[in-house]
Amino acid sequence: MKRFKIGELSVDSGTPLLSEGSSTPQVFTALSGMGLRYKTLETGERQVISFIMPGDFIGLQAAVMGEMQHSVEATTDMVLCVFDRSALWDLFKHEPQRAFDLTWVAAVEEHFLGETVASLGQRTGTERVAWALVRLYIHLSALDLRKGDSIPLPYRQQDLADALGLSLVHTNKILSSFRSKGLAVWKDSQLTVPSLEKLATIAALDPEREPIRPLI
Amino acid sequence: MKRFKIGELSVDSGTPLLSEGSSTPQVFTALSGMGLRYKTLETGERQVISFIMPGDFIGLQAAVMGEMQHSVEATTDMVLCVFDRSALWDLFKHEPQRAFDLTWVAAVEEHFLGETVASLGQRTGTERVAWALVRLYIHLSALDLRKGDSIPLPYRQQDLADALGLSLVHTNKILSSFRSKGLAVWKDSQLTVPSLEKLATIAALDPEREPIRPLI
DNA sequence: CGTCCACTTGACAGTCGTCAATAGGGGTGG
DNA sequence: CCACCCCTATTGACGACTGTCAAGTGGACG
Repeated sequence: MKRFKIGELSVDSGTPLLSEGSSTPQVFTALSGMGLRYKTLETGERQVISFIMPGDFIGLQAAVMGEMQHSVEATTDMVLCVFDRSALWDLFKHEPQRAFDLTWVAAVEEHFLGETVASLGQRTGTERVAWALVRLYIHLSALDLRKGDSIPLPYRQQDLADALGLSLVHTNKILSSFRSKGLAVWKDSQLTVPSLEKLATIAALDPEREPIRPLI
Repeated sequence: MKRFKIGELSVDSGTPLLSEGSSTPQVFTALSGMGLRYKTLETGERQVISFIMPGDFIGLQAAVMGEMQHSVEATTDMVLCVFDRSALWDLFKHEPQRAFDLTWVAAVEEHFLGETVASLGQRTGTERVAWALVRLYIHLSALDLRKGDSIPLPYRQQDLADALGLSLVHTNKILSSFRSKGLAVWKDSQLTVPSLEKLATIAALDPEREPIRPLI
């Protein structure tokens, strides 16, 4: 992969990395920090598509489709590995294994989006929030970012609400109920989950079946 | 592509093509007929992920991830082009252009799923139904399956409801209101849309911006 | 000290789900 | 040929979940 690496990029929190409709010459891999992937509807509402964590690949759509269909923004300071988009074709020609990995990444991404669709479509508000927290907890644990029963979660409640298709107020009330029941406490960009099992039960989710995310 | 083609498969309506959790040795391309891609949640509810139309690629997930994360079923009689899953690797090694196309397919699929997430998350029931109908209308028009202002739509209202995260009853009432307003009439597996513009307005959707789906 | 932003909380309204009953078609067996 | 059954579509009533509006708190920052 190093042959295609252009360099590293450090950005401050709040920086837009890619914008809907743009076609940047670069693609990224997140090395540290977190971000958001979102779409803006014609009506102005924002839908958060996914939360970006270290190891995530950013910009595949722009690379193969020529234009981004969603925006990406850093919510904390981030360090990114930068690749040249035009090198992608060389990858396919000369490094079939890497190209295959890339397709794998796309397929895994598709799988997670499918899960999201299922959650938005079939779960209630409470289940959705529990589901999201469990998923984030598992993912960040796998990334070795968990300390004890807490993970870093540098987002606003509004971000979670926009990801789950709930209003900010309602999301807040659900989080508040989790807090009073001791199921999950999200405060100061830290999420503490005393019992993942209990939360997973509410989410109607089997944590064992969650696949691992890819790393390139 | 012909080198990788094993043969053609004809199935009757109602036949399951792929099942969640299975790992079949084959992948398909739909040649004719329509189908459904869906997930079953732990709680038993069904979420329709997408509607399958001629030209769609089926089984990429199983091919690269080893196991399907959703099920696929034929809703009409279908004819499929069958490929050998193990040939996929040869494709990457010897036909980089085709491999790239495959990744492109995956990226486009990801884009449409992103649109779906945004719809389920941000649109109201009425908007969702209008959005789905517009999208189907555009897609089937592009496939040259439109006759006048009608397209074939061989699904049940329950399928649409499961795709949009709405109850059957509510979906029915929305369709009923569209019918009485002359916006869209769905009857006997035929959808008639007198004015795509009006429907697109309700959907809060710009039909011009809809990208074309890929064909392999 | 004033402003801004994120988070909270309460009240109220509307969308949407559930329950239930009915109608219409197609297929099967008598 | 007709009765019966099953599946899909339809419609009404009722209630719950969730959104909107509004007001208030507390911390960060200039």
